[in-house]
Amino acid sequence: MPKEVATAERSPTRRKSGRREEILQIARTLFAEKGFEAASIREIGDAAGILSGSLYYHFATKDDMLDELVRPFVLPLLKQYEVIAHSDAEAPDRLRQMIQFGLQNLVQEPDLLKIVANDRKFFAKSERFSYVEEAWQDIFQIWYGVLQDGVRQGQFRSDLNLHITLRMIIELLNGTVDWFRPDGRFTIEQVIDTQVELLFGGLTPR
Amino acid sequence: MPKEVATAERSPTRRKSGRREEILQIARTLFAEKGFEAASIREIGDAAGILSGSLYYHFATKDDMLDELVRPFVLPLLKQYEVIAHSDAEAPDRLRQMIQFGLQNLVQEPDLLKIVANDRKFFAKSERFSYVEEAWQDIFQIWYGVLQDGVRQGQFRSDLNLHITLRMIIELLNGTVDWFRPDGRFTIEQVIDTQVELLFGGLTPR
DNA sequence: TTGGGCCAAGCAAGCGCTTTTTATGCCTCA
DNA sequence: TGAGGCATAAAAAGCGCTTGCTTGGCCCAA
Repeated sequence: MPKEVATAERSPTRRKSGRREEILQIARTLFAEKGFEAASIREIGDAAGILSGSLYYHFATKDDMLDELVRPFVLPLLKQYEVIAHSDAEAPDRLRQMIQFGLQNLVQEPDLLKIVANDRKFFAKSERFSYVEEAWQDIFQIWYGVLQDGVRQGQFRSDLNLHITLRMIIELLNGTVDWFRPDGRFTIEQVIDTQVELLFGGLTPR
Repeated sequence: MPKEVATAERSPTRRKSGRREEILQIARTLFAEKGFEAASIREIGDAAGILSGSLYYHFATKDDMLDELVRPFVLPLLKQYEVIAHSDAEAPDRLRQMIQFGLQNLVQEPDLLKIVANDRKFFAKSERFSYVEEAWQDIFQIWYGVLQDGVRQGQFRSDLNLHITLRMIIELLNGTVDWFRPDGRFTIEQVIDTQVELLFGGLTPR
């Protein structure tokens, strides 16, 4: 008779107690801090106050932990980008919203975003996690479409190489993951504002 | 006649043969591809057609290999940035030259630049390699000075947060390391041109 | 009394590195 | 001229340690 079970499911080792979720969040932090491969299960165990072997009562493999963290994050992320990109706002507005959404994510889910952005090499080489790299490709396409729309409508310059421009924008957002601290000198609003301003208007005064 | 005069005299194991240099370049490639820590000495040995243990005839430690690769790259890099930044050209010109220099490096020394950009976490936590992170800090300061000059002279907008702007520019350059391929669709000149144009002029047409 | 949750112990594989031995030239000098 | 000695380069074997993961059993709350 479960009391207040949020993750209730028929599968074993998942019925109650919250301990599993607790461990998962500890792992999430460590994966984000050190990278998935560099974070060892012994470290995760230590941080959870448990022996590393005991983790395998809750999870079958280390990969499972990662998958359980990343999968429910990546797919909605992709979908949300799609929603914004296909709204009927003007291209510059959609672009701004996408930047804003991407950076807001950095505040709400910094760890997961770090993992997904920093461990791209690992995801790409892993068969099991190919869906992450595929999501990245999809996201690229979505951004690209918005840029194209803007150029077609004369709202973006037509003399820029769009592929390179797109790479720049993505690297810009992903790079922010590595230096932005929510408790640091700048608010995320300042960062959003500066990035949007610089991206749209450039360094040179008008 | 001294007995143990043999080893480690004026030119230990370095007089000729080129083998050492050959191995060093193999290591450089692997460090760049997989990251320093992820590249094992057994892989380096395999790629060199040698057993891993035999590497230690040429090098004392794995760290030594990295140091021998990175040190003679980082210090001239820093110095070159200084030279450009302190020339008497106008700030926008200096900035453009610095971008150009940074990206040209990506063609001439892609491996070393990848190592220095991607393994920053490792360098930062290693006492021995602290000079790499220090060089990065110095480079930051140099860029920042140029940005400030431009703002003072009214050549750059004064309504942008310069710290955030600087982070963006650096991430932009470092991010390029991860996707640019000299044999790919774009020439480095195209990339330089697009990055400079976007950075100076922004997406919005004038 | 049952089973969820953990500990204790350990396995195989891989890590950076060390030591000892072997193979192959090249140089010197009787 | 050719044998001994040295330098170079690598193999072979194994060290101590860490990795992800397994197994068997204990404890205690329901």
